[in-house]
Amino acid sequence: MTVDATTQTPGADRPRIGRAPATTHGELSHIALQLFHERGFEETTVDDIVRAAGIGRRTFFRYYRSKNDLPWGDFDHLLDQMRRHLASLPDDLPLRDALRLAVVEFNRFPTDEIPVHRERMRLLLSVPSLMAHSTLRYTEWRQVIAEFAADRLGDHADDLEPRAIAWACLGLSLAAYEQWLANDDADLLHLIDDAFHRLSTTWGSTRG
Amino acid sequence: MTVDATTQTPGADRPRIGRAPATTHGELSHIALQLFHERGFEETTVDDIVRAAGIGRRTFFRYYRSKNDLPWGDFDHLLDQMRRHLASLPDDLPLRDALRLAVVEFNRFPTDEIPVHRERMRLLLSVPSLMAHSTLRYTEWRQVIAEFAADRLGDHADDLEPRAIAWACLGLSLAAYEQWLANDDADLLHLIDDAFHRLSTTWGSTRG
DNA sequence: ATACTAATGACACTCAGTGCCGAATGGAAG
DNA sequence: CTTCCATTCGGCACTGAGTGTCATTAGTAT
Repeated sequence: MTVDATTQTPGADRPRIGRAPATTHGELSHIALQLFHERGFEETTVDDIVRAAGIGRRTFFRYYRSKNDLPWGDFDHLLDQMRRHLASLPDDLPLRDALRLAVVEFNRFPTDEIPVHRERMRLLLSVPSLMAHSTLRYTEWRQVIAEFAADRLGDHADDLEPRAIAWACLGLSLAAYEQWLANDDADLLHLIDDAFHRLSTTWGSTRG
Repeated sequence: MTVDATTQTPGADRPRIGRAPATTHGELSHIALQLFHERGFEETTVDDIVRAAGIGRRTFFRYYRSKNDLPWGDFDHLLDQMRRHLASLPDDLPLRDALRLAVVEFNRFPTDEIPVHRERMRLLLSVPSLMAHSTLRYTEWRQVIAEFAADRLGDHADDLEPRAIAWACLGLSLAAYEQWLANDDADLLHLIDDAFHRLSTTWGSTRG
């Protein structure tokens, strides 16, 4: 689903069989984010969105399983990217450095997409309903981290240590995001990098 | 709120003014957990619960803001306990040890409550709707950790490092819970303690 | 034209959660 | 005992998210 609001216009693909789709994930997401920005998330109903998109209500729920899914773009694609990036890192790079680098890369966006990304994350981290729903996406994200960590440690992805590490990485990322959203001129990637380093200090096995 | 299904019976309190409550948080939670256990969470409607409790539907939502809140008992009380426990620890105890001890204590329950607690956590960590909703409760929990860490580090509770630490603690706890639920004969407190130690090893500033 | 395919969208339905308001209940004051 | 008052109850109607069903529409291929 959804590559981008711009790349996947209705019918831009090569001819297919059957009736042409009435819209795209990207277009719906784009329209919805706009409405959320104008009126707020809770104040925007699914009916508002489908009216703005000119599609039927039932059709909407074929594109997105829930209203809560709208702010998430093609998350699966990003997960795949991170998985590949992790796999490409040299074996002798310490685990925590590998994770740090991969998480930083995961959150790198083209300069012109940053404002949209910021607004998306502002929603995801401030609207209770979205905060709650996001947990389910974070679970997939943690799984990618846990699989890599398990591979490095000779464990299974559902063992304690890989999972604990994955949770920690998620927490570091989200703590960095909170800072980023609180400061207009902050640099997200630097904050994430910083968070990883700081945890090393606090949690170092040599001293607390 | 709920202290316990047994301790707070309707009218057990000292005389009050006005009509007597028809039930208690504890009783509702107890009845609901029972139904969830029998038929599953999604398969149990609020109507089922109020029918079993013999109260009106509207009354239910005065006791609990949502169906998702039912599995959480008196969480606020537990948070207070943890806050006090943290404050009581000696100042020269390293931060990560203080956090480890407090988190372990937070999850200590009387032997006879463990089966109920297990069932509660099984629900909270496996039902998507509850997983999502739990995020909101975890936020309060993290705040307690972050406040303590901030105090120790001379930061504010909403600064990067305290928040990152709080996220890490939450992650460690939940990773331990996942292991606990996967193994019938596992010891929760030992798993939590173990998770904290393992993160020290992986994340140690000396080596990765 | 006809057949086939895939997507749309209308309708009716379930369920969670809310606002409103009168009814029920029990203690306190006369 | 009666009246007053505080407080809770619970019915009703409503909104809004999400689902199952199914006829319809709009494309491609023959």
